[in-house]
Amino acid sequence: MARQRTTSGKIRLTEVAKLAGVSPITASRFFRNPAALSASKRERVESAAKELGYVPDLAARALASQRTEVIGVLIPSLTNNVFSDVLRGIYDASQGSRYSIQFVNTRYSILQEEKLLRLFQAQRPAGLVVTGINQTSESRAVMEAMNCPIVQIMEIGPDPVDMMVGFSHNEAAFAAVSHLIAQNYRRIGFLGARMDPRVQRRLEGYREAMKAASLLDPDLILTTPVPTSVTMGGTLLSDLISRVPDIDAVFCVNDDIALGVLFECQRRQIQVPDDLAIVGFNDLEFMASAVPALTSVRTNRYEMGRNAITMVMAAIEGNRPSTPVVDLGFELMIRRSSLVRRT
Amino acid sequence: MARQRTTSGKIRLTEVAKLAGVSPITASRFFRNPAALSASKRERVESAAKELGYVPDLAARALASQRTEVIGVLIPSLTNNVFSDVLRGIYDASQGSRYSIQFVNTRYSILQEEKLLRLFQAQRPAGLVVTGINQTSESRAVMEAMNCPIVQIMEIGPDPVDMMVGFSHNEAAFAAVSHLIAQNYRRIGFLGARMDPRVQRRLEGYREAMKAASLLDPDLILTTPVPTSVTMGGTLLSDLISRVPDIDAVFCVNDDIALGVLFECQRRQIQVPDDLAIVGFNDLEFMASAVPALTSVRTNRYEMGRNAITMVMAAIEGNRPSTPVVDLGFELMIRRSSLVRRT
DNA sequence: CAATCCATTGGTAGCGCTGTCAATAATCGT
DNA sequence: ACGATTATTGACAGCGCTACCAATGGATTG
Repeated sequence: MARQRTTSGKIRLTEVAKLAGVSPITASRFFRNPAALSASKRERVESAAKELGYVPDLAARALASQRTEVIGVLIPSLTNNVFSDVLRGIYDASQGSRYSIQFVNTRYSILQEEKLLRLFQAQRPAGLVVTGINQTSESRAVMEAMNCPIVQIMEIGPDPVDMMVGFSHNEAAFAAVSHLIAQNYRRIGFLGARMDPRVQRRLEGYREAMKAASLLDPDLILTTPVPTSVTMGGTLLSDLISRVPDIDAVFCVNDDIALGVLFECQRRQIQVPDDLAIVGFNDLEFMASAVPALTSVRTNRYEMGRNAITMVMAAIEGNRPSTPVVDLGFELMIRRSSLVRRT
Repeated sequence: MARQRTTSGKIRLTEVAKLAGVSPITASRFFRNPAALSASKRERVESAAKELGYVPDLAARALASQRTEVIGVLIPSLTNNVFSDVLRGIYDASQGSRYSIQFVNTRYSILQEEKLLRLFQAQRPAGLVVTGINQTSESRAVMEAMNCPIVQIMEIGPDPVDMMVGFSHNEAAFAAVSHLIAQNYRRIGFLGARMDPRVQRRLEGYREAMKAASLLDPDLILTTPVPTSVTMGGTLLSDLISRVPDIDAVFCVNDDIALGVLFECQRRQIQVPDDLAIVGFNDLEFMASAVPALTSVRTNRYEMGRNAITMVMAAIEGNRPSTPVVDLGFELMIRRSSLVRRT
């Protein structure tokens, strides 16, 4: 005999169909492809669903259809300001669509990323957003097997898994450092923390710009693997100054470091930019408010998130974008902290 | 006749059971309650699962068991620094458990919150974390009907839906303002933005402290409904000074405002704390680095997230905490920006 | 030694929905 | 007007897993 499961007063599709006077299958179609119904049935199902307060059971739907309406998002950090803007863009773009977003945190570990990717694979997401272009070959294999649209975000590079939205960290850093050189600075330090792949590429851009001007000196480069923070910015500047007392500018891999540098300058009575120019990266909101206002590289983080989801959703619906790789670029926001050097 | 569904090379529980030489039901039990199996079968199923790389189908599991292993988290903002710490705590605590976290964003709207709560209800989450104590009565009804552990975070108050982890914003603000009064400041301004319920309670704490010292003056209170930012801190200070030129201290509802105030002081050559004392709220990392270091109220955001998830998980497993309301308190971090006033 | 108990294990029948195909009604072309 | 094509609708049979109950066998007890 049948077990006596608690059928919980939940309204099922069958109830809606019965009230609407159609078969369950027709009611089901109403939710997936209303255009396939005749106008009269459509209205009947719609009002029946509303009357009963029907909410589809996602698990049953996923099981029967062998797919979900979940877009998985893998990001390396929840703490970093940079990602919160991306997340906001992702959220805003998904808002109002039928897709829901599932965030997971890779903690800057490509092995963790691989693991999470496998987990997603088992859940058949409708689409995927992954951070960066440095996945393990295992991860790549999983992604390629996954048969769903995938967008890599934060940077662009050759050989996309599927689609990409980002910008060139290398070029952005090159532009920032070239600006300092053009402003007549010569001993330009590089301060970096948490040297993730994108930060590495910023360092490369710095190197290229310095080399092109014959100003490259390994002593000017100071990095630490520890996570970034404002305090760390101060520490790094102190360390760099004691090693290279004659620096006249610093390029910081992010704005937290730049703010820490500014505070350290205030503490040491170093005039900015007269004694030391500062350039940051990302153009967080506070950079324009600081005293002096701090030059930074504006990156379109919100748009990155927005575009990524928009592209994934379009691809799920079968409208793959004509250009799978979108370069959102960057903009150098020149402010007083990198004013032309007095000679 | 049967349809020809693409059975996708996926490994099912049946395969595992067959390889292990047990019935599917026994294999199923291995994943849900391994202790119920004899040691020999347990090992056989375990190795079979590993050999085949079996990953359970969550949708099927959810459908059959009428529950999920998802903990839903409703937060008002993804951008706010404060929440990123909470999220991190939530993430860390869920790491390694069988529960997965589903974040949704209420955008500081209790109506949006209500909608999302209904959505969750349809998905039968194993547990829920909601922000704050100001839900609509509809939301409360939904939560009470949901029959799963629920933790309200960020603040504590009377009449919890189920459990609570937080602290008293009122008391924290009271302590901060009392500190300024004790330091001999008298004309203490209040600067607030995005007046969400918790910020309102901080204002209340300010009012109580000022009133107790007979210093309350409505002109000293300046708030704006727009979202908070560093720039807004500067703007608010400017506005307050033009209205009340004799202020000698400001209590800022958060650290971004406080930083903006500091920058504005630097711009206007106002000495901190000699001309103006500054106290912030949350004790973000940069507060200690600023020049001068800025006093703030340290809140245990990471622990809040951690505790919330730990409590939910325990409750799901049937071990409800003995004290359903946890006050994580706060700590006034006194720094140079609120040094005792010279008279 | 029989009656009882507990620990394991298995069988049956769905959970609520949708893919596939078939059936029917409506529309069209010549 | 007739067959052919196209729009709608319905029937059937699962998707992969687990709740419930029953059965088995050995241990325990009076």
